[in-house]
Amino acid sequence: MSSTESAPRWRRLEPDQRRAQILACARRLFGERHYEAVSTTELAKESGVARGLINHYFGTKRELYLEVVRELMFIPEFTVEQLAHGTIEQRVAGSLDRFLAVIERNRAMWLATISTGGYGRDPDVEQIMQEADEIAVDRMLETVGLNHITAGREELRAMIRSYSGMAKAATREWLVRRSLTREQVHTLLCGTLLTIITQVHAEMFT
Amino acid sequence: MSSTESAPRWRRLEPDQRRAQILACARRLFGERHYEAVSTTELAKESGVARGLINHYFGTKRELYLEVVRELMFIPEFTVEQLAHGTIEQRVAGSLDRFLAVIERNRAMWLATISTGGYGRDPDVEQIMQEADEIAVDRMLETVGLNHITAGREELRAMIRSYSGMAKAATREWLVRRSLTREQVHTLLCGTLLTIITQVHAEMFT
DNA sequence: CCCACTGTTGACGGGTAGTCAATAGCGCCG
DNA sequence: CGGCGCTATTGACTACCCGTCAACAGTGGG
Repeated sequence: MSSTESAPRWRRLEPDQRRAQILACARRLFGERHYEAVSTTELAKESGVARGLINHYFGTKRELYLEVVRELMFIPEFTVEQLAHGTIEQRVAGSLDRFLAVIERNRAMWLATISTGGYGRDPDVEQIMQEADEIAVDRMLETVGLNHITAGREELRAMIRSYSGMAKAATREWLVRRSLTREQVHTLLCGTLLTIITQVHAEMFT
Repeated sequence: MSSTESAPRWRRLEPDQRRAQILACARRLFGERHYEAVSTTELAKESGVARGLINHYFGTKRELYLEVVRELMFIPEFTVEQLAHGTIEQRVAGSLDRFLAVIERNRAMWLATISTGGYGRDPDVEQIMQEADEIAVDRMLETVGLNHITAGREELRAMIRSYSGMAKAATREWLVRRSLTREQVHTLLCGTLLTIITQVHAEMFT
């Protein structure tokens, strides 16, 4: 034989490293195709790893997926430094401008995040989305300086959660369908949010 | 032997009947659990039918699912008899009231339909949703009497599609989370729709 | 009454996911 | 510097799920 040297068939990594490696791979694949169109076989092959190892680290394909979603949802924590001066119009406009900027920079990630992946209702994914929505609402209230409001607080939160449904749809119109420009989305979102805060909610809880 | 009578192991039905039967069963199952949590095996057993027959009638599990979605989406065609008189506020209010009434009556169906989420990245489902959205937008424009508008027509449609994202989220707040009452949803949707039509779109295309 | 038409079955092949005992990197200790 | 043990990693095994298709059996018409 030319050589009996080792040339190990696989390298042994620290659990954290291996975990991160698989996760990165999953992020990529789930980012470009939806849940069930990605097989663990492919994930394993792509990660250069045995299929069983994925289960060892993440338990289940679903849990791996949830891990990816969680990551996608909570990373873009654009710092809400207080722009707590100016009229409410200015604050809303500034906040939404910042929001759109973050989205524009993380286009692929945002689209992957708001399109829930698989189809049909999925309680786990849905819950993650809800958590993310709550956080978004908190930020929004904070930014426009209404975080200490008490009258109709829960209703206002619910309305802003609804509003975020429009925000998602609008960004889809902007980034995917290209039927609206960023400026138009900005105008739309500003107008409706102001309406909700200054008219709908205000009239509802005088 | 007591009797050699037939007692056929299965009954032979007209294709339409069998198809309808399977479809009804699928509607129920997909209504209460999400796509991949329902197996064709279960579907077949529940329908009292061989698994292969499902493929015979619908080709594929996916196509069966799409059939269900299509049905759910297009049944609630609440007739738009012209309430084309009154102020725009009145017309919008009436239209949305009717909309909420239809939803309230078909609660389960509506939830099953919109809970397919913020659009999976499944092109087929997505296309069906888009078709349904287009129809909804048509009805909306017609109802409020803006169906012949030309200036910024496509942008207006896009904004109303975005708006429908909020409508879906708001009905979810109403029916699932119970964080908003029907009246509050009505107020919210009226206010924002009027803002979009009379302010956002109007200012955008003078 | 029986035959042909066709609605229906059920076994087969290929695929995917989770489990677990066996295996083999590789750091560490002598 | 060699071998020993810890544990990261493998890969076969089981169980399920889906689409196909040749064969079978209700059933209505002659």
